Amino acid sequence: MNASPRRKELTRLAAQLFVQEGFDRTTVRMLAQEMGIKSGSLFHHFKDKQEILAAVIEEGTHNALAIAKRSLDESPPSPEARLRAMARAHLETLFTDRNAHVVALFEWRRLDDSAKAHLSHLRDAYEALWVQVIEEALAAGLIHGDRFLISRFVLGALNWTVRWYDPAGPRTPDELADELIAMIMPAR
Amino acid sequence: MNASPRRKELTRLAAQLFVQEGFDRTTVRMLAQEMGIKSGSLFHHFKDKQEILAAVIEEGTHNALAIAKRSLDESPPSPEARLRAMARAHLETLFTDRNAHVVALFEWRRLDDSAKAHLSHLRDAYEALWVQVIEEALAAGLIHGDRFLISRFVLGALNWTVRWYDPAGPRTPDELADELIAMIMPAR
DNA sequence: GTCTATAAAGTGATAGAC
DNA sequence: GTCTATCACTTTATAGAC
Repeated sequence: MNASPRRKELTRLAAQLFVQEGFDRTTVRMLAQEMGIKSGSLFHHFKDKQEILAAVIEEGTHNALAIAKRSLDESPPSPEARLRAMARAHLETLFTDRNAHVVALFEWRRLDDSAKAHLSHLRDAYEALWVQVIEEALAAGLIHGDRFLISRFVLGALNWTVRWYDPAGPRTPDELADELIAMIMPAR
Repeated sequence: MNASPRRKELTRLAAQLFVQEGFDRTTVRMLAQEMGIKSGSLFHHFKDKQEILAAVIEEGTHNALAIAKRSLDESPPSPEARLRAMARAHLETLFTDRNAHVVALFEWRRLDDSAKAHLSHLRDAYEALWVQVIEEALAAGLIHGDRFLISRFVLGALNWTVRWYDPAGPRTPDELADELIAMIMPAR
């Protein structure tokens, strides 16, 4: 899509507000003020409010996918290390990267049908990465169970961290990720 | 608080709409229509929209707490059985009971400060039940790690099921709960 | 690319009759 | 306890000047 640097910056600011207030409570006036322009000017960059949400979610999911792939590339090849890399990457996009991934996860239902159709393949690609890494861990006997169930439980546990975890606290995101992975692996 | 049978019924219907549409997108007119009255009449039962949300969340958390306590009472005393009972009870309030618990979990931030203050003790009591049961499992050597971290990961995994799990599908909520507990327990 | 001004519709809530 | 009618305000979005 259109990716002018201006539009990218606006998308970044929108993501921040959507996380703080939620999509529904964020008005175009709030968005415009945060961007230092008047609300009318906003519609020169985006067709409507929906398109702003779609842009944020597209960036958020794209980031998550890119960071996960990079982490896997840089990870040692062992199934355990790759599992850990995925969990760390997930928390990285949630807390240390930008707010866009949080919006993608928590405001997905607010997308209209056509935007969902357009973005679902991105989301599916990300989840497929998880299923694949979990499959490797299953094959290696590291964990046991259904691959879809495990990936959904793990993603749920990770996603819910945005409700309680403070990245400025004593535990780093990486440590948090490691503790989750330790929890699902039978004692060694 | 006030708990006339009429008000209880209205609260139940409100919970359903809040789950379907989200609190922000549910208008007082939608609520009234669902209840078979006009929007003006709604304010005879509730002071304002906030009070409806507070009523729903109070009922949802109260239900979750009551069902969890009952399940623990009826459970065999072993730490593993009690852990399983808590997970089953959680999914029961999420899927087979009412929608109120889902609202309590996903719309908590929409409460105003005084309502949060009034209801947080209920929520804390519920979470304390979880921490206690997890402590018992830790003491018995069933699981390993930090009790708060484990309870939050487990609750996150359970809460996120509302995003993907279909209770009308092939797996019952009880089976789902059992698979999660199996996932966090080292192989026996 | 941003402004001002405003349209068009929807929002939560109130007053007073029945 | 419900109705009708309506207020006061906010919302997204548009039009046209600069």
